[in-house]
This record gives sequence, C-alpha cells and structure tokens, in this order.
Amino acid sequence: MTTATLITPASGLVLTGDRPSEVADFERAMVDFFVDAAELLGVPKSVAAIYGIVFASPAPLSFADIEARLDISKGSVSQGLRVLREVGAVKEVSSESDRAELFEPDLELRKLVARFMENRLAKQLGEGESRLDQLAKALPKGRHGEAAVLRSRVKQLQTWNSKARALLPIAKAFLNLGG
Amino acid sequence: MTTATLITPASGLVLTGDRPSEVADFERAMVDFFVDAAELLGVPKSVAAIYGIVFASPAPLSFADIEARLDISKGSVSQGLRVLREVGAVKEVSSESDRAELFEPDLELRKLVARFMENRLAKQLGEGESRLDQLAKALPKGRHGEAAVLRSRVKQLQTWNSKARALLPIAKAFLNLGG
DNA sequence: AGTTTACTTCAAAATGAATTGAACTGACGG
DNA sequence: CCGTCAGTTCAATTCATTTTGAAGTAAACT
Repeated sequence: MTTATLITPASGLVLTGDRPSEVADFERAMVDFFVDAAELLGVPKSVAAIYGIVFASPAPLSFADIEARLDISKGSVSQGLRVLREVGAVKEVSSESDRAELFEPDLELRKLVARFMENRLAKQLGEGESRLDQLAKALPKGRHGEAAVLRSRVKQLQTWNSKARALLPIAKAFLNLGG
Repeated sequence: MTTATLITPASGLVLTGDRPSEVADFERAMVDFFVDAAELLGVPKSVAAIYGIVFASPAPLSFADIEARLDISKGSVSQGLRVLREVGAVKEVSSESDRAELFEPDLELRKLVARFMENRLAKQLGEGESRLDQLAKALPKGRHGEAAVLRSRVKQLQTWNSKARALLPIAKAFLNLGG
C-alpha cells in the first residue's frame, strides 16, 4: 500500500480561476461528491456539478459566478439551473443591490429525497403493479404443471412489488427522524 | 379518456417465431416488465430481456432458445448470460439427454436484491463517507460566519450519509420478512 | 431608439454505453 | 484429422444522452 485512499479520479469540472486554491480544493471535493452521488441516481454530471458548487459556497452565487467556477457551457448552466429549480434543489434569492438573481441550495434535503422517492421509485413501482396485473391475466394456460409454475412466478413478482411499495413510506419515515 | 392503460411503448425485443401467440404475448409482457425495472437499476436492456425470457419460461431454456426468442445478437446473448450467471440471477442446469447447457432463473430474488444493495448502494455510501471526511478536513476557514455555514453543511451531508447507511440493513430485513 | 447585460433555446457535436457480427476457440462426431 | 456445432471475444458500429455554442429574447440602462 503506497497510495492514499483516492476514491475517484476527480471530475475536473471545477476551475480554479483567481480564488484561493484552498477554496477551489474544497469546491472540487464537494462537486465530486455530488457528481458521484448523481451517477447513482441517474442525474447528468453538469447538473450535479452546479448543485455542488452552489452547495460549496457560503454565499449565494450568480449565474456568472457558476459559469466562472465550472468548466461547462453557458447553455448547460442555464439548463442545469432550470432543472434544479424545478425539483426545488436550489432557490433564487434576489440580491438587493444587483440586478442578477442569486442561487443558494435549498437545504431541505428531506424534501428532495422525498420527491425523488415519489417521482422515480413510487412511479416505477406503480407501473410495475399494472404490468403485473396484465401479466397475471395473460398467463398462458399450458398443460401439466407448467401453468402453475408461471402462476407462482408472477405471484412472486407481485409479492416483491408490494413489499417494495410498503417499504417506501417506512424508509421515508426513517430518514425523517430527527433530520 | 379513450385509451386503455398502456404503461410503456413495449420494448419490441421478443420475436413471435412459430410459438403460440398467447405464449409470445406473455413473454413480451414479462420481458417488458424486467426491461422497465432494469432501466431504474441501470442494467442494459438486453440483459434484462434475457432474464425476462428465461423467467417467462416454465422449462429451462438453451442458448439457442434464447437467441430464437429475442431479437438480439448472439454476442449479446453470450455477454448477457455471463453477467446474469455472475450475479447469480440465472443458473445452469445440465440437460441429461442433450449436450447444450440449459438456463433457468434463480428464484432467490432475495439474494439478488441483497447483492444489489451490497454492490451498488453500500459501496456508494461507503465511498461517500470517505469523501465527506476529506471534505471536512478541506473546509476553508474563511472569516465571519462563513466557515460555520460550510461546516454545518458538511455535517448535514454526513448525517444523511449515515442515515442512509443505517437504513440499508433495515430495508434488507424488511424485504426478507416472509419472502 | 439603441446598446448592453443576462439569460434561454435548440440544432448540431461530443460523449459514452450497449450492441453487433465476424473471426476465433475448443469440444465432439465421423 | 477434418468439419461442424456451440459459444466467446472484441473492434467497430449504433444508439441514447448530454453538452456545446451561436443565434435569439427580453429587460435595463443611456
């Protein structure tokens, strides 16, 4: 063992610019953290990076700030911010003195998580349930025990589907305990 | 409302061949179910389709059977079966009379789910924890309350990470209850 | 009115992952 | 041995998604 624990090869999306490298390093680590997490959740890197850079800043950032700190195009910043606003991950705070809108992370991560579960998991499980109903109806009634085998397999899937559905609210409750 | 509940546009991977259309319809529905689910889990369509077609058959299927029922290349069948064997989703049963290996689904879905949680979720959360440790060390000590803001944000992420870690075994236990 | 600033839009390019298929390996039968 | 059958491999291709950037819009300033 000669190398330290270098978890991931670093996304290289953060530009140092003229800020203290101490700050840029912190931002880099934060952006990488969210980029990693996003990969698991199926969110584009640029979107995760924007959230990361906003999260890493103690003060709200303007569009221009984000553009300057990240090595991504203006178009991506625009689209990414739209997505993040839509899901409530960042919110605009109007700056008094200036004309540009400023963005800060919405720290109610609870809500984000809940929304994610709702949108992706609950939706998928609901659709799965419908599909399984169709499957149960479409069961081919082949001879012997064959029909029985298939019936039991479909039933097994239905059991899993409903268990997963039942787990969702439990998970939600658990994550909310003293957030 | 004029249209029925057509959950998804159908993957079109199942070939009817010369089997009864009743059977092909069932297979189609099953394959689509797994293809959908796989999308959520980040598994390639072809792999999900192979699992689906095997799952939809009361009798074990040979390599050639799978190739004939699905509209995917021989190469994909080979690679897909390898993946499925590696994660224990299908198992080989040697056919007495014939020389070809036959495949059937490993119905211990519990194990599959547990393995998935282990590999994807637990791994990701573990890496996240390391990253967060790094982040905590890299906290830039800017003036005023700024440092405090960042410290509290990092702490918040750590709290979430550990909650998620704590949830995993709970979820596992819940899903195992009377499977 | 005209210019600048601040952002949005979207068609085209880049990226990255899955899929193909032709060449290959090796076991079996003749 | 030689040919065929059964499956594997992997470079090249296709496909889907993300990213870019140039052109467009609109509000704010002068």
